[in-house]
Amino acid sequence: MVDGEKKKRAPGRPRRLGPETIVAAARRIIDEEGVEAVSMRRVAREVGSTPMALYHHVRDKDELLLLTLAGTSTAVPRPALPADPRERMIAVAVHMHGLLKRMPWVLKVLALGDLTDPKALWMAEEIVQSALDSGLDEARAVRAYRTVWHFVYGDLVLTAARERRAADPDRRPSFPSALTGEDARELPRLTELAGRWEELQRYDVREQLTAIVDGLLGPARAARG
Amino acid sequence: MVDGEKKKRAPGRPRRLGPETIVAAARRIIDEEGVEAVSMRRVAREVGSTPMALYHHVRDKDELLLLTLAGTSTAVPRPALPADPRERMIAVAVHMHGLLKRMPWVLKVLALGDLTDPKALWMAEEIVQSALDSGLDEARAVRAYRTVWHFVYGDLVLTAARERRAADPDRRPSFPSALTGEDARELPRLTELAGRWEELQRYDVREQLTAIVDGLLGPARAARG
DNA sequence: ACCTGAACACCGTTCAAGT
DNA sequence: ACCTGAACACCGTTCAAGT
Repeated sequence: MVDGEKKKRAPGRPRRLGPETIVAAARRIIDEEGVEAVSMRRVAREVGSTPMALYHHVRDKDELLLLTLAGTSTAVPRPALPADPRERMIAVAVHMHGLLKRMPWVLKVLALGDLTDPKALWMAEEIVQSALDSGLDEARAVRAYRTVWHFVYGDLVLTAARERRAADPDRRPSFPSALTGEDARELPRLTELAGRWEELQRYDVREQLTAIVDGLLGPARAARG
Repeated sequence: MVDGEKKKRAPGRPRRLGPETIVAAARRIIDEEGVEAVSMRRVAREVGSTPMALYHHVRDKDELLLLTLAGTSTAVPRPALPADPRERMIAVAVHMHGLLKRMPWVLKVLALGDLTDPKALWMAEEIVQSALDSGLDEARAVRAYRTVWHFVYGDLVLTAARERRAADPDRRPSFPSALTGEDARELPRLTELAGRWEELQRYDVREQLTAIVDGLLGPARAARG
């Protein structure tokens, strides 16, 4: 871990920086120290160049981060999927959730854009196809995908935020413990459940995804009779 | 809009900074220029003090941002709610979505923690109560709230991200248009839908929330029937 | 107790200049 | 075309010192 270390260029060959080198360096920093550690200056140092040289190969920092997403979804092997379309949809959604749970930095980058890893598109394909196989029309199938994905994303971000806060003992818990007088009177149910909130809200994400999928497939079931 | 302007302290009275002044200044900056414009230095300038003085009243920047959340939910009047618990649950969820859509900066702050505005808790109360009234047990009711909220959050963040990217014409669209050869073969459905993806995915959030609520209330219906 | 000034260790990006 | 150096306009936070 030498600090000021510079990569030597191969003798006789002019250095060609290229986006791949830059993206690879960014990925290395992410894997070792987290997304927060990525900066144009830091990446430049890593590839033995100057911050401004990077701007010749990527338009800005957001673009660079988005480029680091490519291939990340292959970190976890693609699972065998059940044949039944409803089961299949649930399985893919659960996989998606589990995958991103293992790489929370991806969530931060995704907030800048949207899915950009072509190797991750099979999940969208499977969900849409399963929805169609379940009898939804095209529009409903695509929207079903979107709804599942938005829940997965929100669940991961907010669960992580809650865990981060819970890990810091100095911060007072925000919700819904510590409801004071007036609030308590207007919020009888939350007040009653406050003490058990933490345990009550803990959930198996598969159960929630199953509920969502069933809700989304509802119209198909209704159409079938 | 004089730049270096400093607030004069009332003559004869020593300035007492206090958290309220600081939070109010932060809110003002947010309303006028967005959360991105909030910095400890900027807030300090606004209250005519030094950055470090703030640290006597708030533990750090995250805490300050979380404090600015208080009362934001009253910006939109509390709607009349239908009596039917299922309808009520949907109505509150839709309200929650609409409320936060109007103040996207809140989403950024919420990623740091969780709901911290006591004036927003009535939405949790209503959703949990409606779920109970629909026949869910306590644990399921609380989890239903969490699921609805996580979807609302994810939907708003990702929709905003997509819109931001779409507004910038220079950035190439990411998904799922521009699928190349090999990808296309493995993703027949997405390839087929690619051209219409934008229009297909557009949705009325009430419809999706209705599906989610129906899915979550499923177990109650099963128990009743 | 409350506040200040200086400092530490950073940021992303623009611009003009070099090869 | 590709890269550099200097500069602009910032960050959050620590620390020692002041009143």
